[in-house]
Amino acid sequence: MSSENPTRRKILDAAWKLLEAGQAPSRMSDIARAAGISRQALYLHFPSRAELLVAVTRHVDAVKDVDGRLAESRAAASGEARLAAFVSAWGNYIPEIRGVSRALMAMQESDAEARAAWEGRMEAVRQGCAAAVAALARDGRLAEGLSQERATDLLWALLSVETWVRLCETCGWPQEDYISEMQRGARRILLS
Amino acid sequence: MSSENPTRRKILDAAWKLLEAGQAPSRMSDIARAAGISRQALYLHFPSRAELLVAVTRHVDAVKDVDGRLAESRAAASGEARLAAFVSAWGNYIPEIRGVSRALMAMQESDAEARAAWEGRMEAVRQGCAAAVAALARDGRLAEGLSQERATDLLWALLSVETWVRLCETCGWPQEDYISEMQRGARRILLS
DNA sequence: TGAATTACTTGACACAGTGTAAAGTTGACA
DNA sequence: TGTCAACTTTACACTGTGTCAAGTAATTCA
Repeated sequence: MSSENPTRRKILDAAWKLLEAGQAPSRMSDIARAAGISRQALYLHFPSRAELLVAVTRHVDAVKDVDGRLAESRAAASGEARLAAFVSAWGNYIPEIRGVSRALMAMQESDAEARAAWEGRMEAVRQGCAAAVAALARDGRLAEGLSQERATDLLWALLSVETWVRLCETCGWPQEDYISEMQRGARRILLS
Repeated sequence: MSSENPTRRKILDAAWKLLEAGQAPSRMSDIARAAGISRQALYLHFPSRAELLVAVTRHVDAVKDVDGRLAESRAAASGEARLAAFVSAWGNYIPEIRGVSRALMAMQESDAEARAAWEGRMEAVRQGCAAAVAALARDGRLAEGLSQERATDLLWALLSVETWVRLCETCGWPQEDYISEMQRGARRILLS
């Protein structure tokens, strides 16, 4: 998918690495230099910074196999187990895409394309939340007075990248603590 | 504080209004035009966009009396009542500062000054969270195995502007629902 | 009355970063 | 030998921030 073209792949890997390293601002020229090509060649492969970032996220998703990771949670026996597995799968994926998501989020205000791309990704996470909530509902474990949709919204908000950033980066929580606390929080909020 | 100078006040009001209206990008030239002065005069009063935005937040805080609002929660009898009052006070303040906070947050990645200003504001909210958590702890109502610091972090993350945005803007929740759901969520997560 | 000060205006410009355009180089392939 | 694709270099347009300098109009002060 993203590997058919060697230069394209070099660009994606370089951009990924740069974004994940974080500190540098990662302008188009930085990424081109890191990939060992001219800035113009970059535009030959990606018409805009937003499209490049979107491609990087897809590349990371493919390499890190998000789909596979999230699929595991689908195999859980009970709704409750499924919830825990989903929180763990997504929660542990967040730090892996931190660099790209930071760049994409920073562009949201100014670039409609970046906004759409980010929203699309978040919509996928929301699907996962909805599926976990549906499994809980099927088990009759959903808190009374909580519709599936509302429960999905709450879980989705709890598992937002922003919340992860606040707890793990701003507050300095270790990743394991984040996961266990989110699992506990999700249970507390969603279960009866 | 912010009212001593009439032009300065005109600028702050115009910027506030523009930012709250939201749609427009609110560049320095837009704000100057809205205030009825030249772009250069704007720089005579505020040396940078970041400083202007910071001044606008302070202006809004003063006009809307955040301190007074948050103070009310301090009067609550029980820790639990205090938690509810704090969630309500801060949660209902968020939509009032939405425009300014959006602009300030968008600058975070690129501007250290804007980042510091936003973090300072959030630190103040965190103080409020810590006080509510301390009141709960005093009542012996804090969930077992939850340190005050961790409880504060959790409440702080729950009450983030980002979470409000996701629930009220992205998911379209009515403000009242947001407040009641956050009160319920905070109780569920923090109380024993 | 006249000079200085204050608050503003107009207009020009530097700078960063994105994106575009055009002409030249290189290597493969047929 | 010619052509095509991928790339290079150089140059430029555009946006928005922030700076600089010179001019104006009203107020204050002597």
